[in-house]
Amino acid sequence: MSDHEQQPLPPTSRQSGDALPPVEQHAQQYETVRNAHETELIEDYVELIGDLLRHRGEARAADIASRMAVSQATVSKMIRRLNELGLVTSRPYRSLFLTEEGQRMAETSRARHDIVLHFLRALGVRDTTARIDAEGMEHHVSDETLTIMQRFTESHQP
Amino acid sequence: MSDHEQQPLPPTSRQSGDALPPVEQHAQQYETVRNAHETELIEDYVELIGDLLRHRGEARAADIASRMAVSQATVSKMIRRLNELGLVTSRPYRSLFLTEEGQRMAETSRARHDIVLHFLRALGVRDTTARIDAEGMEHHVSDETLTIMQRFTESHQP
DNA sequence: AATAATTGTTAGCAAAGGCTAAACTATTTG
DNA sequence: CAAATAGTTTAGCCTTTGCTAACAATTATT
Repeated sequence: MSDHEQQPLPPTSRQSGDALPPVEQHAQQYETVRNAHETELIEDYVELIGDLLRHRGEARAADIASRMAVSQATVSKMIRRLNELGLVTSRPYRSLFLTEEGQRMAETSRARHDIVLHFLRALGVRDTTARIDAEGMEHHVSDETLTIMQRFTESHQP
Repeated sequence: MSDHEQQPLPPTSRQSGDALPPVEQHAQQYETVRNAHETELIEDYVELIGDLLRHRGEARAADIASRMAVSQATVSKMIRRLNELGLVTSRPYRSLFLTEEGQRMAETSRARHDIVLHFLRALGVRDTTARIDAEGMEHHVSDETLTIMQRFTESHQP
């Protein structure tokens, strides 16, 4: 073949045609995203259960199903998984509750979610859009970026 | 039962304990995220193939495998899918190429990716972190937010 | 040219996350 | 309190995205 030498990356950035990152770094980017995807759904469930408990006092499978726009069967299966993971406790036909660990996860997720949402609003994004974007983005924002977003939000609303 | 009335949502926002959005809106948030997930991987492949073609002149399955940190078998299977979707053309043991449609998709993805990446850097996020975050975030940023990010970036680097 | 190394493909397996249909339990209502 | 309605669970199926192992083809080396 040919073209397999490592191009000597320019110091830090360029405009549109940013050079390809070195293989290991590139690989790590994708790996991070894949890992995030594995926990993402779990976190969404736990976060939603936490929200329902907080705002309604109970979290029923049916509510989760309609709020997630998914069938009840899917929710039921997922709850079994959350159970196995030690995140929720459930008795058949009763409301769900979060374990200690579940509560911690819900708390963390909600905090991230809020930071991203408030940041987007502070940036000037409309509320509805901000909510949709935040839902998708929250699992892909590093702690570093989160901190920066938080500072930004604070300094942009009196 | 009880708690099933719709709380009269406060005007628009609150601090940390933001009220639950109405069911339909909430459902739509999750649906949007699920839909994004379906196209995400496809877009990542197409974008990477575009980048490889642009920077190296060719895109081989082996390169994709190492840059994505997945097995060659996985890449091979994926290429078949991209083929069926009419996004790439491939002849065994030859470099891949993008179809017209593939090129459009690669172009769009790269543009989004760049906007998010440059925005994060302009915000003050370190390069390595920015790259990881951008990779995860790019598929979840609406056009509205993208436009805002772009404007922000422009006005924050002389 | 023969062999070694690299690259690509195929087959078969597993886990995740959806779905529908059917069965079961609980709650509400006539 | 019996019947109807609403909520929950289970079974069985499908698709996607990964993997490993075995095999095939191409390219590089000696």
